[in-house]
Amino acid sequence: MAKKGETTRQMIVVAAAPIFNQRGYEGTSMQNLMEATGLEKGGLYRHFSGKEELAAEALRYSLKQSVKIRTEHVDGEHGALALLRSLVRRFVEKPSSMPGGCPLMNTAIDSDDGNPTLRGLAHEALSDWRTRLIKVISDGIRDGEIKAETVPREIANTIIAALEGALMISRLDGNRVALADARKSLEVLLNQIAAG
Amino acid sequence: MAKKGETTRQMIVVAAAPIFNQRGYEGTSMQNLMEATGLEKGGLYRHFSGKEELAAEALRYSLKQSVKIRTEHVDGEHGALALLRSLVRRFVEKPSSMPGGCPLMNTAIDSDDGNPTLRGLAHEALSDWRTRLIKVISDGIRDGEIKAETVPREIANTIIAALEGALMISRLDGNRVALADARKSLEVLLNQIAAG
DNA sequence: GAAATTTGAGACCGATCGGTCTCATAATGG
DNA sequence: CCATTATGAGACCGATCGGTCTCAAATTTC
Repeated sequence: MAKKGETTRQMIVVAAAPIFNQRGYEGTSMQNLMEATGLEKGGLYRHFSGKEELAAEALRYSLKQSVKIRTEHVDGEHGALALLRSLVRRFVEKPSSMPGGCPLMNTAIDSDDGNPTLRGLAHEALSDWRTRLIKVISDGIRDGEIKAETVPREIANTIIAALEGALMISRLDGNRVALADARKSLEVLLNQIAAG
Repeated sequence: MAKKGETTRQMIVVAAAPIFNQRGYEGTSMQNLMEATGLEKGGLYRHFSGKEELAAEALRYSLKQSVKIRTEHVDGEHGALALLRSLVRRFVEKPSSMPGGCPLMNTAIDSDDGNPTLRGLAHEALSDWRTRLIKVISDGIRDGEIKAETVPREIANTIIAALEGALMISRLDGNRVALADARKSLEVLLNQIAAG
């Protein structure tokens, strides 16, 4: 059986992730984490060297969860365009697993100045997402499903930008209208790059 | 001549705005603001009841500056589509006047939990922006320049989402590629809604 | 089940947080 | 130019910040 300490460490990460995601790095205090985990100071500092390491670990977890929830139920699709449409739909329907919204966007804004560790993790997550989309689009071009003159990176960046931007708007508005609107526009764009 | 106090108050707002925009509400300390303004505690609290009022005033200023810089040099255009293209181009070329990026997005994320005042200001700024875009698009439909079946709100939300999302990506990447990519895609979208 | 190790409670630390208050000085109005 | 008011310096406040350390209890190992 795994050592008890490792179990506790995981519990802390899971409990801390939504706190950091909602309140941001500066806005989260060790007191908040103590309440969320039910542990005292000593219990937390036993497993993490400090707030920053805890935040980094929590962010890694949040990002992993996000990717997971957004890529579920989209494996069955065949065809690049069908896959892209499916990914967009999935994002619009389940915009975030984690309380406080998309951890990628939260961290990108939150760690704008300072905290290069968190910033690095966010950038890595963005790059992974974009690379995956570019791959799908490139395959579509190779298979003759998508117009040859399409620039994969342009489409990938646009999809991510429109979805994340719409997520921000939806958060401010307090409804999902902007997400649905972005989806409609992305559908237009995807139809546009479909091979004639 | 205006009272000296009013001049000082304005100076404080101008100095505080970029600090709050870069570091966020929680991340900004009164100490930071003292250094930025060159004043001591007493000087600041003479003009503002507390950190929150100062942040609100600074945000109002930041948002006003953003609108100003984004709507300059786009008056000359005639025609809805030309105006929209001009606004997009302007955003991509001058994405932010204020150090720390777009204050609308920063505040939307930063004040996700708590601080309803700042959140309200951000939402108001978003609504204004969207309303203005909807007006332009509606006029374009009325003038027969834009397809009648176009839903103005959908296009407006998509433009804002794509631009703000691309801004976030560009910040993480450290270059303007995503902004240029979003612009290209928005051009495609605008061409698509142009009346046949 | 005894010995060795891991774990976490919680007192404690200096620094810094946002905020208050006093009072000398500077600006203003007559 | 004097009386009055507006202004801002800076000492001070309690609360809270992130972080350290000791030690008893729980766990693991043999």
